[in-house]
Amino acid sequence: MEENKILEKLLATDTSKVADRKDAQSLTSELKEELNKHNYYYYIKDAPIISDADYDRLMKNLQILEGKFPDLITDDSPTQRIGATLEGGFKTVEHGEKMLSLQDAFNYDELKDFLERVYKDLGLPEDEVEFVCELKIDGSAVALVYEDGRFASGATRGDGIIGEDITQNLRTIKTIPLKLLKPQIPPRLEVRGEVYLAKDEFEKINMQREEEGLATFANPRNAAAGSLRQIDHKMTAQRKLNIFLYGAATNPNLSIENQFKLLSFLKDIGLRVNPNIRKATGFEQIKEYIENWRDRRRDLQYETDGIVIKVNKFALQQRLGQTSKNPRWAAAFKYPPEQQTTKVLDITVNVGRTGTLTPVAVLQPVRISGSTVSHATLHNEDELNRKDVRIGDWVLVHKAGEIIPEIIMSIKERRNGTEREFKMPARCPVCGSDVERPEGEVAIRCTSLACPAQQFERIVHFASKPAMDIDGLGPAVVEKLLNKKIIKDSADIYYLKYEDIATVENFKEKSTNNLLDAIDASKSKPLARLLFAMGIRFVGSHIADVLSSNYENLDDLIQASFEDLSKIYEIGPRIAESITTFFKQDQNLKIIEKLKAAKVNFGSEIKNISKKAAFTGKIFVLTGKLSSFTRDEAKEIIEKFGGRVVSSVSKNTDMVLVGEDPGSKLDDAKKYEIKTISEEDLKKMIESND
DNA sequence: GCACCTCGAGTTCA
DNA sequence: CTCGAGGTGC
Repeated sequence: MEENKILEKLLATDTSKVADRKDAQSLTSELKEELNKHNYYYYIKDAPIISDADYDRLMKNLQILEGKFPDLITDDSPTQRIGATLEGGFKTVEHGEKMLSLQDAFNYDELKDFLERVYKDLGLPEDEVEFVCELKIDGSAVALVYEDGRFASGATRGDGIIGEDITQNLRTIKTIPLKLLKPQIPPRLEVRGEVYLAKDEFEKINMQREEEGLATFANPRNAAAGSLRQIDHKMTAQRKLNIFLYGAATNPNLSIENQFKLLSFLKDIGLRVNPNIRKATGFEQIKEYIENWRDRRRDLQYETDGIVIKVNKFALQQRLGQTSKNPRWAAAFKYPPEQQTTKVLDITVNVGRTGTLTPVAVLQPVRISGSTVSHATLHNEDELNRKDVRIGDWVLVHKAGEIIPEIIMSIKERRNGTEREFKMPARCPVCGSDVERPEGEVAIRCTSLACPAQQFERIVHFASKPAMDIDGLGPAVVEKLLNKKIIKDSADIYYLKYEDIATVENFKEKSTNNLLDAIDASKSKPLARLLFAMGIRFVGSHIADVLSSNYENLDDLIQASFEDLSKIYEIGPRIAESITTFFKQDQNLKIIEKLKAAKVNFGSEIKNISKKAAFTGKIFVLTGKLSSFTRDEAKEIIEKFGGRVVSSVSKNTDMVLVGEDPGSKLDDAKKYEIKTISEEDLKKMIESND
């Protein structure tokens, strides 16, 4: 009650009208109290007590008062998070106690070695040494000094002995209390922690920097470290940095006997401590903790690169002591990094089915999250220039969506002058024809339709699973058939004889007959597949579906005019143009003739949609690995019941089918509050409708 | 003319 | 998965 009244009064007061110094003094102290309390609840407890708007109003009131009576400004005032600009560089400071780094363990054998040494040095059995496991936050290590409960100074780790004084910048971090909660703390308290940037803040900053044409940060750690070292701490204030505290310099005045209790003490005095800690005894329990967080850590708001294992009791820690670099009582277990640095050995150019020239970086092979990466696409000329990747460069590589290798950036500091810039070729690297870059497009294209690379890719696409689905006719076989000049285009596939295929290496009786059967079976695939297989520009599987449901057969479609096509929903001028052009080209018409002569199905079938269609008009998105059916089967089922499957989640999506290891689409679904269903749910929904 | 939603095309590795 | 580009609707 009392509380609320004070808050109401503070919100209602127009401090610009306060003239009396005494009034101002009591108001400022109340405002400070309220604001600092809010910060504590907002950031530490995650339970805000006042709204953002009210917070802003209180801040403004306080600023006005402090403007009028500058002598009322104290260093624990929330307005002092942004103070005067720092002149010149950072001062260096010596740490009260050396900030050691931890000994790393990269696998369980190394972890066991560490544990065994601890047991041996202490002369204690495994079950008498308790450890504390903590997440290792991937940020920038700092030391904070509190004097009489007030934030006095803070510094970077530096080399462990001497760091840089970044007090001003640290003051901008709202989770660092300017004043500690409890009065009975020792007169001088030095605590250690990790300043980090939340993943979503990192994304935001990078997006902004990209818009402004600035170089983007490679990862949240770099961004955090960079932000902390901003000379202008107003820049630091804009980045919403955060902190977790995990330790203190040994202090005789603290009568705390172990790490676990220290962490809860830190929490009690208002410092932010990571909640994901546990005590563990013996290898198995530690391993449990490590495994528990191996995947879950990805869902956290911050990046972690491993876990820290510390002997719990300080008395035991002291007995173990330290080497010149590391304490002997702690180790860091590092998860295999999901980012690696490697060297660009070469940059090559791929020619795609449509003639697009795509630069690809050939990398010195590195292992990243479970697989060896040796190539990464550079997408196009613009991307290549933006990332400024040169042959010989060291680059930072990760896997987008756990699968696709991607170069994040080149490490310019590691250049030695021998790197070579790469220019996109002016001629097709495969056939030597001219290339063009159409106005307004990013792609560079080979202009020759007869380009062997394109011919090859077109045939591979034709036979691929989503197209004509000819099992046994993959890239390797297509290449051999082309080389032997047994086929020249996709229609030739239907004229292959037993003897033709048998000449290809590794094709014996059984495999040859299988392929012939697969080719035969493909002749009766629906028209939509054939349209997609033909590779008309802008005609993917969806537009192929649209076309096949608007025309009874391929011949009718060939006859269709630009105007006819443009009238169809979802077919605009560009697509209509592309289709009519395609059917005017001799080369294509010849292929179509050959397909017809081979009796490939040209007719479209009306899809029989269940009468009691359960999902009429409903839009589905699939994510994750499905177990009881494939994605294609799920799609077919949904379409049979009148639903549609699209590739990305938007607010129009009705349901998201979630399989195992769902991707970012599940996050999107949550964001838009879209109903998610499991495979079981889908089955039930169908059954109840049959 | 712009915002928003989809689609198309290219890519990697086990 | 990501990017760029096409189509639709305001």
